[in-house]
Amino acid sequence: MNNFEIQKKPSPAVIKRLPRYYRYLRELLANEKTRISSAELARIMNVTASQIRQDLNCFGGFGQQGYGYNVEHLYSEICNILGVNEGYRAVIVGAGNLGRALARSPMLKRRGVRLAAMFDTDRALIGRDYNGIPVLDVATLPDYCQKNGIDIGILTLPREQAPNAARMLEAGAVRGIWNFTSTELPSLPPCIALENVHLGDSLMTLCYKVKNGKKRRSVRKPCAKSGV
Amino acid sequence: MNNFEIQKKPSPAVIKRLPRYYRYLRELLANEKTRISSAELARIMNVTASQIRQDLNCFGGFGQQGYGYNVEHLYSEICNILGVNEGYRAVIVGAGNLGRALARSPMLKRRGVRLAAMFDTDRALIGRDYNGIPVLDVATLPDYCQKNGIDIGILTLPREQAPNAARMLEAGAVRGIWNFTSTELPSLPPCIALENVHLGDSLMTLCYKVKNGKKRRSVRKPCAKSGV
DNA sequence: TAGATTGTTAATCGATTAACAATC
DNA sequence: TAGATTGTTAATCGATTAACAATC
Repeated sequence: MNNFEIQKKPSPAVIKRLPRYYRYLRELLANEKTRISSAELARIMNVTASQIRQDLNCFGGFGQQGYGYNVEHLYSEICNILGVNEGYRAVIVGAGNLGRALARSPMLKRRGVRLAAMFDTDRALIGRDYNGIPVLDVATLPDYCQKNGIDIGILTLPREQAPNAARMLEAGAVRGIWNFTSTELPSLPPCIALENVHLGDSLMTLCYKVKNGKKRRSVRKPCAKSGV
Repeated sequence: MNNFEIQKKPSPAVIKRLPRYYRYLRELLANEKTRISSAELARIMNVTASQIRQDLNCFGGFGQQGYGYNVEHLYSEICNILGVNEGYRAVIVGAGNLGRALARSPMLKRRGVRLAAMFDTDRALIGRDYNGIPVLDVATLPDYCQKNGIDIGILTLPREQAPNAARMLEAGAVRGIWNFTSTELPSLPPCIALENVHLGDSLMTLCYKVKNGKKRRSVRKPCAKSGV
């Protein structure tokens, strides 16, 4: 009910769910839905209505009794919470396959993050550009970050080089590191946020599920009901 | 103590942690460490010793009182649990930037997953190969999976095509889907394991942390103690 | 007003940590 | 045997769900 004070410090579990709300609200908005109840959203997202109300209330009362939530308003609140309109600037460190794939993907822009440059040690890559993003010499990284007010460093380089790159980003005063190297980064100062993407871990979790999951009844045809 | 019976059904939280054990044990092994106690591993991994003992005991007693754990033995048990030596075969559906980046990365092989082929609709890509992996016509996907005993399908294509690709993989009788499209896939039969990689969600979580994290004291120099 | 649905408190469930007896 | 460290039970903590009074 109180729109001015944050009710309760959001737990890590809640924070992790926020981007998912963002995605679904975006879609509802695209479908020109103007209003939604926690019960309906719960059905769509396959969670409980209780959880939705609890989650949203960490950040203030966005709904209205007897009515539900205004989709547009709720979406804009979630955007604010997630900093989508902060115009964060990012650099990619490591212009290999993954780095280039991220540079070419619309994902960063779609989430409100502007990619300024990529960095590499490879002289063959320096000077080139991908999707309009120049590849610069990694030696200039700290200086570049300082001068251009870079907020986020994206690590897509070989794991051995990750600690050094992290130190350079720190020197460049970035505020967050998105770490794709399958290393645990050395301890950063608490002013630098860290988010790890452990693709290998995710793959192994899938392998575990495959190995320990339900068996198919027949080897011949798929076990689904969907007509194939 | 009982090596033959699984003690307790491992919870999702435990399963998610297994690949991390795998990584650390691998490193210990590389450093020729032969033996480790839960207390020492806990220090290295920055968790509690209790958690390690609890986690491992879901799968059987791998340790020895008064001694600790044999690194090589524990590593091989974890590999077995995760199915590293099952020789799972995978295909990539969507030979765009991300798909190609995965094809070129050593990650799959390192985790015991063999990449057999990539699939795409783009005639300009079909027939080419990346890192020795051929790009085939997606129309042949279900048949190819059946004939080659493909276990895992990796979805790295535009989100709109994801549901259809998932259906083709189902028809091809794969046992798991690794989904990189930022969509929630339509409901699959329970015999197909699903693991989502929501890169966009991860990025937004980072943005949240950046926005709501601790502020640096000085704007000029990094707040760390590490000498830069 | 009556109906709907939130915000919020209380109850339940699951996961983590602490403690210690078993035992190598 | 004495010391160390596991396996396992019990206690704590956090997150989810249920319930309902507040209120639009």
